[in-house]
Amino acid sequence: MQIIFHIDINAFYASAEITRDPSLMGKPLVVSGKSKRSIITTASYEARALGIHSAMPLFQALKLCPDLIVKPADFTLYRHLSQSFFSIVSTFSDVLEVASIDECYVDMTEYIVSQNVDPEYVALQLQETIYNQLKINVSIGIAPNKFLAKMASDMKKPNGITVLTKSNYQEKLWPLSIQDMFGIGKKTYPKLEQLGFYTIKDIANKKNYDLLRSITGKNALILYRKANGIDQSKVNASRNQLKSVGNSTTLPKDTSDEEQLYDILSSLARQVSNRAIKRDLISNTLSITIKYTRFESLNRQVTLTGYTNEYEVIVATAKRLFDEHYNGRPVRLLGISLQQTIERKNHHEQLSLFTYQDKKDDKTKTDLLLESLNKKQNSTSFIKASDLIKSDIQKKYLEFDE
DNA sequence: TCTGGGGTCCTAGGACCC
DNA sequence: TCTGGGGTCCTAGGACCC
Repeated sequence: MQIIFHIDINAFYASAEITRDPSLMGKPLVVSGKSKRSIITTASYEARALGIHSAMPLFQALKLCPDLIVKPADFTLYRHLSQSFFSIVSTFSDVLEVASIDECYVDMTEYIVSQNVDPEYVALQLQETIYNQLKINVSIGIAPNKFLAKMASDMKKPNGITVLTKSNYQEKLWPLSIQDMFGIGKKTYPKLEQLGFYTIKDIANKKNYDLLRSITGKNALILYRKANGIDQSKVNASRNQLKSVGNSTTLPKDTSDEEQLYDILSSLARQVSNRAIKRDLISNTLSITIKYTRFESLNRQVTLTGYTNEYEVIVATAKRLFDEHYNGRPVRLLGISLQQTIERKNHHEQLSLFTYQDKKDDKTKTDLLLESLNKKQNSTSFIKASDLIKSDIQKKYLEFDE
């Protein structure tokens, strides 16, 4: 038996703006870019009351509310608040899994059992502590597993506390639309609806299992179990390490001007490199995204011969990938991402994995050691810009960039 | 005036190795 | 002639979430 909390900051970016400028409180407010192509990232509850919601294009929101206050996103502020939020929560339990910038799962079993306290009382304490220190409201779901806790925290917003248990989940969870089930998105929902799935109870019904499987494949078992209140996954603090670092941008206007596209790749490479260096992350896999006018999107990735986070390597590789795959049509969006990032301080531990790989050959230990050392040299060394000046093509890219 | 930007996880096929 | 079986790595794409 475990007691899991899912804690979610309500309307996070909007709330963060209000902590900085309390005069915004009670007003229709959104966080959004300001270009023609911008969409709403977060809407305050006052804006939501007017029908404005996240992912809505800004121009539509302005039609609904011409006086709407529009704030640009300030991720420095949000990350800072987010960190403070997580550290307050971790004073209650350090079994904490960050789910996104504004939510986390915490295993509270030990705290609640050892203190012999009521979970709802603890949740109230948490809400008060967070509000007193940060002036933000959170919703908390309390349940025997992660899935139910996540669903519970969604049930009362803002500033709610909801308990889901073995004895009440059928009454509280099953009537909800399948749209509201965590794990069912906008592709799966219409397909299931067409087959007669309307509520979570329909997912939980064993008689529907084959039908469910025909749409969701291997995922069916997981969905079926969750709908029946079963989720064995653990709160996993080791998931908190970032696995990719990427930046992308939608151009103000679609273009096929390669010089302009190259400039954008350079600035994206700079952002990615800066962020990776700041977090001391390195990677040996780089991918680019090209989105064309009609939202056709293309991803291409390449594995490098070693790990890096240097700007020169990133920009040269991204431009090479771009040249290999760009079809000349107008581009809407470009992105660059480092995949499978690892912490640089762990780099040498990674290397040790390469020792003594092949044992079947009748090679001496010395041979094996030498071989593994060579592999280290070749495949997992840190790539510096100077390593790159090898081919004329690569040289061209570097010069182009200056 | 259509539709952002940051991520995670899963699947599946082909190459390659033993 | 009639083609293993297992494992890993790499790449592309899709679904989902905030």
